[in-house]
Amino acid sequence: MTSNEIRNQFLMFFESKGHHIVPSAPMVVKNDPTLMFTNAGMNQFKDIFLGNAPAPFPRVSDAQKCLRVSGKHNDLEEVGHDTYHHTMFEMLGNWSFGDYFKREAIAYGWEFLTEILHIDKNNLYVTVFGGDEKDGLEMDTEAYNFWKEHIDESRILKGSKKDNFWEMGEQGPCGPCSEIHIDLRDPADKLQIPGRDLVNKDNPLVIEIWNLVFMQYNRLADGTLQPLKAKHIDTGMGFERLCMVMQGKKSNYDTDVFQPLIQHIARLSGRTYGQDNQADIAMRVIADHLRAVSFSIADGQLPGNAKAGYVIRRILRRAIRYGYTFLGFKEPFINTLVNTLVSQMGTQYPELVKQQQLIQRIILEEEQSFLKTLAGGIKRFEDYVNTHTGTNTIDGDFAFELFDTYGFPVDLTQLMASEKGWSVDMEGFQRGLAEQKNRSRAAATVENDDWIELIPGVNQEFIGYDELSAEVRITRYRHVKVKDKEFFQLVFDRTPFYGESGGQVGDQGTLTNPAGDMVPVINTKKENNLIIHIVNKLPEHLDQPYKAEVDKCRRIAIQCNHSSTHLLHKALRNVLGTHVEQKGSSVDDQRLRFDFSHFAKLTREEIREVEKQVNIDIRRAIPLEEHRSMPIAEAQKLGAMALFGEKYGDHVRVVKFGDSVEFCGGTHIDNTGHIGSFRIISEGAVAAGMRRIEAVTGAAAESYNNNMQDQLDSLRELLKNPKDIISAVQRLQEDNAALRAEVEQFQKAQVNALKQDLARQLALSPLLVRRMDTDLSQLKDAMLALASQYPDMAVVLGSVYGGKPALLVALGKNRTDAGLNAGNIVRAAGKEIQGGGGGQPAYATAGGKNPDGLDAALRVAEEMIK
RNA sequence: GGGGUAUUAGCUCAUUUGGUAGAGCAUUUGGUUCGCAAUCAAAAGGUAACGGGUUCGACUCCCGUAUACUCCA
Repeated sequence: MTSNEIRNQFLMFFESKGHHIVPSAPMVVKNDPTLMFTNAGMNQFKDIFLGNAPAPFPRVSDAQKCLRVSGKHNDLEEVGHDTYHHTMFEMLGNWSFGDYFKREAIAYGWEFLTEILHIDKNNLYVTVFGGDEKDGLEMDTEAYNFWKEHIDESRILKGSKKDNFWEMGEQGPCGPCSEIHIDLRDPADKLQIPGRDLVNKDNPLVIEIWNLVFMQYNRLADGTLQPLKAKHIDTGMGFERLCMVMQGKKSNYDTDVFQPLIQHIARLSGRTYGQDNQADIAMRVIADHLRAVSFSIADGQLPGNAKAGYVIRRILRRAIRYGYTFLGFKEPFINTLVNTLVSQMGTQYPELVKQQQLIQRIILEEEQSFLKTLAGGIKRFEDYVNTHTGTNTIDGDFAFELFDTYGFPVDLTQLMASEKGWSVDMEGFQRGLAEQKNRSRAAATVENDDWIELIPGVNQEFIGYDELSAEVRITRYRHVKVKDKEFFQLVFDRTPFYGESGGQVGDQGTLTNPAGDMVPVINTKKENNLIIHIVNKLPEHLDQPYKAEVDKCRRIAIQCNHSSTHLLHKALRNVLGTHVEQKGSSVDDQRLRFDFSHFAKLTREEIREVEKQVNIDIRRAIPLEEHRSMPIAEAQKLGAMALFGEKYGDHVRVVKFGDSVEFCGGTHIDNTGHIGSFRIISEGAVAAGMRRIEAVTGAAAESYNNNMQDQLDSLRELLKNPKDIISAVQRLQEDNAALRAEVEQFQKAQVNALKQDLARQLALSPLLVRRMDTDLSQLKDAMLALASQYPDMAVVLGSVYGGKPALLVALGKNRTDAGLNAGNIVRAAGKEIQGGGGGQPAYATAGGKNPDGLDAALRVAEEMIK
């Protein structure tokens, strides 16, 4: 059975059990500060489990793309070394939201594995939660009894809290779970040690394939458990593992999920997979990481130097490093593998096909830049080795500096060191790393207290599309501490405030109670679909109704910018072509920023044309046409531009201004005419194949234009109102250049005359002390030339120029050989003018504050030379 | 969010207690002729990222800003 068939079987099975099949959510998570990537199938349903949103269907099933780069089961550095860890993987799952519970979950799981996939029951074991004293929890006898109906009791094992109690995080929904394990060993091995003894013992052939979570508790910040009102089922089955089982392989990497990629890598490197352990590891690393990086880029997350982008970059670099070290790739190659991935997974994940060109370009650029980083590190390493003779240990601090500052992987440092017979002080390295970690951790502590519920069980309603003020009730609040800052988060029953999401900033405004007490709302955020209002101090009477009022001027400015973003998107596609796609956007009350895919710098004409089209749409005064809840299919018929990287239910909000139709949850102006005007203020590159435009609208555009005009007017005035201002400036530049050349020549001539004058005198006497009140700083070259001409020369010049005294001493070679040092002389003489100075033995200068001491200074210098 | 490093000629990079801003490549001019980065000579090219401070004097030391790189969270 191919992997694609297995995935389909799974989805078809659960569809037949009344489940609604949903598409995979994007792997890149938005609007959740606690999570950068989808790391489990349940992520997209988190707000349902938390009770922040109603369940769209009681039963749901899907195949979800996930990314795990850290955490208890995965460390990035392990991936590739074994046969079953991955960064990116697919999770098959089925869910019940307050519908069926343990009995059905267990029965469905068993039926699918044994009846549909025909897995031999004699290879299966199951575990149930064995209880935990600290939490005061009994063993999960319910699950145990349901399992007894399907499987022999000798195959039901009791597990600890670590293996059989699932928690979403330190706080939140959790519950006991039950895992299905499979024993894939050879019959002979099975006879020697029974499989039940190897369950959860890290044996690569006795593995968990399915985890059924029975969500029934809520964990509070103080660690205690509270029963949930509605109980849920959350299951997850690793797709790659299941493929391994079904295809009779002993490694996930031997299935048809990975083999096409691995074979392609093997071809490129001229090696055969399965012959050399290190090369095999490298090929697995590359195959795995290519998937992770490609899917991330397709979801809109590019490699970058912070947060999620940095995670992606690190994954890609690890792949490059393995290719570089173990497969001998010294040139970019990973980008050429994208084809193979797309032809293999493009059917299930069409976003890959659509974004193929971009993915390839971005990977290529990253490969090039990292190879550069490596070359730089190698140079630094060699400099170090060459300058630290007499030892053969690389200092830990230096290894850490290479890693920390220049991104040079420490394992490469070790490898290069051992090639030279050196070793690396890894203890010192680890010490540096530990310090770095402590610093960061100390700076990033966020303390969230528990939510305090005032009015339980209320689903919050967003009314900000229609209202900017409303009477609201506070349903819950909590206290949050980040470093030295403290604030409160409030949730209302209904709110006109828009929470930051989709690139649009959160609203600001006020809360006022009947007595007139006012609390400013400084920001509004969205967390797991919950709109959270941030205030510096808690309102005094939490039980009273409050008037929640959005800062109207600010909101309107934001709306103008957001609507303009849509018009800009459309205009860009008109002017540049339909390959233009939104890659990110940021809208606030000051300006708008729009990132999009395009491969060249926009010409000035293109920018003006785009600007013009947007302004035409503004003048046409197009009314907003809004569909709050439209089925996706219908929206697409309208021509809505679907954006990857956004999470959508089956119904979407469609925002339409004339020909511009987009899926969008943001707030908009009700007529484009209100925008007034639109002005692009910058255009530039963000990454390979990506451009960024910044623009302003309305009053901001007006003041931008005015500023430009004012500048031009002032300039014109300065130039005495010439007819053609550009040629006036050109003339000015030319004149300036000519004058400068003239002055320079004049100075040169002066210096030359002085030089000849001095030369004449030097021919008579090699010691020359003279006061001449000119700028001494131009004389360097002349003095050095004289010094080489007259080896016995000793020249001391003194000057008061611009009110400041200065000294200059220049010596010929014979003088310096005799032990004279111009620097010392100038320093000693400098005291007389209340200054200091220095230079080289043959040439030095000094400056000071006391012009009256100059003659004394000259005498001191003369004495020293004699 | 917290650290580190960098920013010098068109490009790649030098410049050590703070005291003469340089090299290679590219450019221009001239010479030579040895056929694929030919060679010789010369010239031009600089607000040392930006803004402050310390100092007689700052590319160099201090503070801030921006950008890039990098590590950690």
